[in-house]
Amino acid sequence: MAKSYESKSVEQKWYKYWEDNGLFKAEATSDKDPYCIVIPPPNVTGTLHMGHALNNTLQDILCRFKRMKGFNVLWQPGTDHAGIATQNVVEKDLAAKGTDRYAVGREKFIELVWEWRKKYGGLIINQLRRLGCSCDWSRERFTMDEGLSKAVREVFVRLYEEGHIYRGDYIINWCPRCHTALADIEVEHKEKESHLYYIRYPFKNGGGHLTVATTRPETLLGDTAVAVNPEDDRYAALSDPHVLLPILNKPIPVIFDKYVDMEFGTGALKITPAHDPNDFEIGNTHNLERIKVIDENGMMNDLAGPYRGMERFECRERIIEDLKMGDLLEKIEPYQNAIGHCYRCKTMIEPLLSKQWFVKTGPLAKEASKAVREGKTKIFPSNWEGVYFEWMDNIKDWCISRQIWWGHRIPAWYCQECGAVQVAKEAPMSCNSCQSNDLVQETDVLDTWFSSALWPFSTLGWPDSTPELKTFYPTAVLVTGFDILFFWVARMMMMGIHFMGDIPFKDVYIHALVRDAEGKKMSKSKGNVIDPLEIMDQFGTDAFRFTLAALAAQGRDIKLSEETILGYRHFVNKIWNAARFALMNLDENEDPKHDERAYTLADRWILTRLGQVSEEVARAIEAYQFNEAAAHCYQFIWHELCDWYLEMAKQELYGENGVSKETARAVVQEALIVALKLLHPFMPFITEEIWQRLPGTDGSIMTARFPDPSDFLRDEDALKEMNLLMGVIAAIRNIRGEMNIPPSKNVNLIIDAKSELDEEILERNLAYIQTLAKVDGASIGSGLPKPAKSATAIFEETSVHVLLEGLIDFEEEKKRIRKAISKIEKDMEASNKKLSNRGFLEKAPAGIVADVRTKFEGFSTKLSKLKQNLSFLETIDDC
RNA sequence: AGGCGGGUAGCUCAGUGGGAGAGCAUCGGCCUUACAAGCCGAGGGUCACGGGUUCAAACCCCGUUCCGCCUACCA
Repeated sequence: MAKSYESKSVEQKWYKYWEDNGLFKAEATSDKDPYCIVIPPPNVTGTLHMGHALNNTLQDILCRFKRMKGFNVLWQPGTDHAGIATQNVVEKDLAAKGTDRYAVGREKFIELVWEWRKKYGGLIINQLRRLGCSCDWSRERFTMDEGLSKAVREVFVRLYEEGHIYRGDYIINWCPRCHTALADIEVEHKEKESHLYYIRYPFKNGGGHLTVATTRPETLLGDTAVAVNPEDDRYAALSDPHVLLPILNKPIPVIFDKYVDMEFGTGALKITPAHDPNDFEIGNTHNLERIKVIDENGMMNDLAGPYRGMERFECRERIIEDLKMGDLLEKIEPYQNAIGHCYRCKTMIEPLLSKQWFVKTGPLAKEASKAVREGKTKIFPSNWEGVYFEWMDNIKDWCISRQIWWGHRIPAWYCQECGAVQVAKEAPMSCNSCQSNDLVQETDVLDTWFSSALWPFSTLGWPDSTPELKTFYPTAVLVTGFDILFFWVARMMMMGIHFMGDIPFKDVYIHALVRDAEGKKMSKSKGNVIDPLEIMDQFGTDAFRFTLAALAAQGRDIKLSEETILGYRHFVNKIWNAARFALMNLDENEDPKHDERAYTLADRWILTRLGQVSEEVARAIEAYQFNEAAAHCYQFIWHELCDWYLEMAKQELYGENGVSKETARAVVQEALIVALKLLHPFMPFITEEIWQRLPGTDGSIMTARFPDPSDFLRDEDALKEMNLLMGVIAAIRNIRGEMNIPPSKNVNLIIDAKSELDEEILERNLAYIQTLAKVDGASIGSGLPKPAKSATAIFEETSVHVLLEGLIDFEEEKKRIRKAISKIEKDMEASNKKLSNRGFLEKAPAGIVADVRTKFEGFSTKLSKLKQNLSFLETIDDC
């Protein structure tokens, strides 16, 4: 076995072994309890980033854990067709070839996208394999495959028939680059430095003007009114109810609406119903004309008069110039406001009037909200529930049509004769109002999130009634980042409840965002991206996964640096070497037997601890406290199993007694097996590698049973005895360290034990003290006097005198004891304060009071012993 | 503007009512036959600030301040 762990070859080997042996496969029907997680489907265009790595590591931990706990686990994988993102990629390819999608045509273009998907769409799936994900790949799905498309049509038609889907004129967020409408949440608002322009609108009948403030002067071409607040005294007595639109010199009315904020600007607001969502609303109440002056490319159209054909920002500049010339621009103030940008391509959004398809979300959201309120679905950590309710209770209708080509084409047909709209699962033969055969399908496709909203049941075979649906719906838990709580989780809740009559998942676990070492969000443009694949190459997948789990405390973002990962790689190596040690002492062909009569204190202790730790780890994973689970594994394996148990076991392993030797081998083997099982969900590769080398193991560790606390010895005495032994050894080591006694130099001891029982325990385990604290001989008894040339440490009420003939530095020893005294005095003071407080004695629980009293007595004994020691030293000094 | 999260050792962070913790870094001692990616030991904190509740507060409540994020239709 190599001296340090080499991850590369190991990882590939075992992943292939698991897949070849079908260990990731779920059973459609089974006697075992079901446990199902649907993967948040990554975009086909995606490559594995830190967010994916964290998200999928946590899911894999849960799945591997539950499998070992005996569940029928389905981790349902798949990818998302990612409408706009994928279309963008293929369009870029076309642009490089000097053509575009319009030249290619819709049908051919879609073919090209499928080809692209076939070629590159599996990239991220293979990256998930590198990460060790135990998905059931035989069930991989894609949001555009036949089954899922069928589910999409079914849902659309049923929602339409129920009146939950409608088509209407609305101001939508238009991306002039992607050429499509965007839902409100697909718009990112960014604070930007801009300007507030004060523009004069002259009164129609001569004499004076009204000044309005705007950030978008170019839209004035589409103004159809100026609004003021009816309570605004400044405008109460307007003699002329009309003003002239600057430049176009067109009369428009002054209207009164309470929406207008009197404090802002001049209290007069220009109204452009076709290019601003608020103005659109006001336009509706006042029946104003909607004049569209900017087109789908962000260019000024024919209605823009002299500015026709200009780009929108160029038009702004020109209008400002022209206003200045006509003395209609009063002033320009610097101004900061939040401007919407496309979340895909970052182009500035143009609010635009157009006809779109919508889902009426109100009734669906109400049910989805109720399910969480009633606790049917629980969100972890629970503070996200508030965010969820906030959104659900203020939800707006969902614009689901997109003017792109890649996606599920909306199953609606328009009759070219009579204009009737027909919605159906399959293309209708003729119009059902005029029987015409001249039908044309809607060219828009559905928002990508429409199909992902169905993911928890469409992947299981819906709308067919399948055994998978019966077995696995509702799924156990959804693991995701908070950034898609609205996009995805909320919509799955709505659709799941509506179409399945039940929640899609019992738990939602919201995990952190991975940031860089400075706490900044990782992004390509900032250049601070850490590539998970490089990390896996460099440190190994197990170290990487364990790091992510160890940092995944609930409710806080993760700051990831290579330093941290390096620390956990050391842990991986520690495990490797512990295994190496064990294997050196085990025989390949022998399965050593325990003989309980030969158990040492160390054996009884570690066996008891194995049971306790197994329980702690299992409980933490069940509660989604991944960091706690990881910390328990780390602390136990390194600082208990390796630092203490393996060191102590050497005594028997290297000894001559056959029975003791075999028992020690058996316990070492068992402890290692349990440690591997506890670690397996976090570190699948190294645990399998060691498992396969270890005698007494069968098949894959994946199919081994997770340790149950009832499997182990429960020996409370062993815990207490070990506590004493470790305390005494630590006390001796402390003296050695402080006195700079080299490890090569052994010492002798006088131990003054507090009781006969302790005396007996220490006597019985003297050999451990000798090896672990480098001790030659010791006299153990009670009431033994302190020898002159010695240093003393006190553990609980046991005094340990280390004989330091020729080595002792009295000044150093006095300093050491004074330090101990001042420390204990502080402790005593705290306890004493409580015990002399009548309120505490009367009101605190009896158990607590007793504890403090015991502690105080312990302190006080220790203190008097320390003081004795000190005065003893001072006496010697005087001589 | 509103909402959420955070401020604990030099750094990164655990810790939700009863004696302040871990890892890394620092300092001292060790190549002890699993591991120097290691072993043994040590130092280091007004738990952001101010009030309150309580016998008892890092933890609960109120206020202040700084940082981060999310939401939003003040042009």
